[in-house]
Amino acid sequence: MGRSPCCEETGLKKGPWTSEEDEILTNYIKRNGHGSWRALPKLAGLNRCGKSCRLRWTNYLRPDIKRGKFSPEEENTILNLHAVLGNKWSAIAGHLQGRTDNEIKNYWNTHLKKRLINSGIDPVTHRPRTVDIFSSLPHLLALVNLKELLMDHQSSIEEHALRLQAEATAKLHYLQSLLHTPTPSAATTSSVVNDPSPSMPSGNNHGNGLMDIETLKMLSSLPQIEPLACGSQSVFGSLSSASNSGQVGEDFFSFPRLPELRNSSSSFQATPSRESCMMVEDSLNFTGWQPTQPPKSSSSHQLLVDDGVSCSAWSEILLEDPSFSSLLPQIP
DNA sequence: AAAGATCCCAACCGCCTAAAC
DNA sequence: CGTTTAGGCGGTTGGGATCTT
Repeated sequence: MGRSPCCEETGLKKGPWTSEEDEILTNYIKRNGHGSWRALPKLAGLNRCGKSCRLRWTNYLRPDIKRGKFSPEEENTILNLHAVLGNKWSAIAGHLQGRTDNEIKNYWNTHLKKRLINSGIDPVTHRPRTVDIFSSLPHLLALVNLKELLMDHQSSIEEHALRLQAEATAKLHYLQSLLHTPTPSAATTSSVVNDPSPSMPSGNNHGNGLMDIETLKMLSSLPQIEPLACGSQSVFGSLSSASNSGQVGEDFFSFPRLPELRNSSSSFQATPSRESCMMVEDSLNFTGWQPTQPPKSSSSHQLLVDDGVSCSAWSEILLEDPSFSSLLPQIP
């Protein structure tokens, strides 16, 4: 049998810590260091298990913990790293000075996750939740036409409406791009997909693999929407700029130091933003790209870093995306 | 003002992994 | 080489705080 839980011993206190307990623990660790967490409670005179002491110290009492509201920069860092690393809270915490994995996890679950969902982004994949977009298509169409209706109205109302219109335009632009874009799986089987002629979307362009025929008719009948002129970094604008042209756009997700990517004529979709990639490359002491040896598959590559754990997580992200793999240099 | 609903986060639980034995 | 142990991690929960009706 495996080990028994350290807190199973009877008589040990559980639940919220008192200020007296905090003081005892803090004073002991400041004098002696924590040493063996299992032995610490007895040595310090605490009626707690070692695990409870460790959690209290690392998540609350540690002097270098930064408390208070997360800054916009910290939020962006979490969002970018989560897009690449997923729920690797300790890894994310490693890039945020003074924040604990527990705090980041709580903040994600209570704030950032909801924010993404409300913005139509899947918090797991960080991709647009296209099913939601399709379901609200009539509403989006109405918003696109809102500008003309508001020409004679007050500027504050107009500004608000224009913001809504911009969002709707971006979403519709993305939907149109789906109509004209081969699927990632198609990109892996056909190396050249730069055909500008419209092609019917296949099922895996969106979440549930189904697109009703009325939606297709509505989208096909729309005039081509001009790309947003505001320079938005939104995922919609980025995705559409790449997929409409069939090439990797300037604003689209790219690995600037990855060989041959910019020469590829394939289009692809990937989760991490360009900023995410740059950040991870930098933070992991990126040294270059190379094919995996021995190769896991003909198109497997890995990031050369000196952080084994993060490298592994990063590699998985790349290997999971067949359209990305197809762009990598082939292993002889 | 009170009751119910919702939010938030500290703490717990159970699992995994690496090291020690 | 198998077992045990300690530490670490991510998921979940309990209950206080806050908001809504």
